[in-house]
Amino acid sequence: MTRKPLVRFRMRITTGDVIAIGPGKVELLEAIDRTGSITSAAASLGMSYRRAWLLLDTLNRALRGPAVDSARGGDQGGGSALTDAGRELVALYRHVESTAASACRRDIERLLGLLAR
Amino acid sequence: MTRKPLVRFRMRITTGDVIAIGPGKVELLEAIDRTGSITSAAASLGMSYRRAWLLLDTLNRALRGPAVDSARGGDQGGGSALTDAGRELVALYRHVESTAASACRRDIERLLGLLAR
DNA sequence: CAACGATATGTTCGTTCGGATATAACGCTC
DNA sequence: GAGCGTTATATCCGAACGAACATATCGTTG
Repeated sequence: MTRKPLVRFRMRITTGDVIAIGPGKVELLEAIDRTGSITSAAASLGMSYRRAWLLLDTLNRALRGPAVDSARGGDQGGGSALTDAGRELVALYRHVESTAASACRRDIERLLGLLAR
Repeated sequence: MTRKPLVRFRMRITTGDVIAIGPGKVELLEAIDRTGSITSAAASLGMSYRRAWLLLDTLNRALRGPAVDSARGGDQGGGSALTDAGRELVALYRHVESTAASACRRDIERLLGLLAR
């Protein structure tokens, strides 16, 4: 079986030494949008709750306004949802990814040709 | 003074769990091309020789052929230089970066607008 | 008010990563 | 052959990272 090289653009935006926006946080936001809570989003990504929470904390503080609205309480009392800014962030990020990938398709194929099979 | 968010595309190519090609390795290759040795390339990047060597080792084994030609010996006896494959890799990588950046300029500006100043 | 489930936060521990250091082998110059 | 500078490699140690676990707190439901 040949190893299959995975190619992807990973865009990061840095403020000082902190990674404000990156692929991990975007994926987490999408999972929260799907599941409605940090807990189940983290579980669905195989990530600890603590790690998810720290990522969100970093993100929310790097933005003008939070990307996620969170409320405590169980039995439908609490949970988390994306804000408008959060949704815009995800959309922009994914759009950049696909735009970049299609603009560079040929070069990427040549790069893959350099790799061992 | 406002924090200046640094934006850049970071493309990585992965074979299995190993990062074969990434921004760090490309930067190192460029430094070797400039300086003619792993030692001075690492120093110019503020990187330990060990780290540089490990990066090159990983890279060379992930490619069909090595990206760097190395020879032992001092007093002009040894040193390292990029192979044709190495030079092609750097050129492709940088071209992809600039292509992607210019194709996504508008989206990136909108992304930056979401960040705290 | 009791139970449940979610956020919020601290602590502990193992793993990984990289820096620092040491050493060997080697090739050119003088 | 001595000296220098380079590649190549091993070992040790500290920092950073993330998982696991433990609580505390809160809001809704019944």
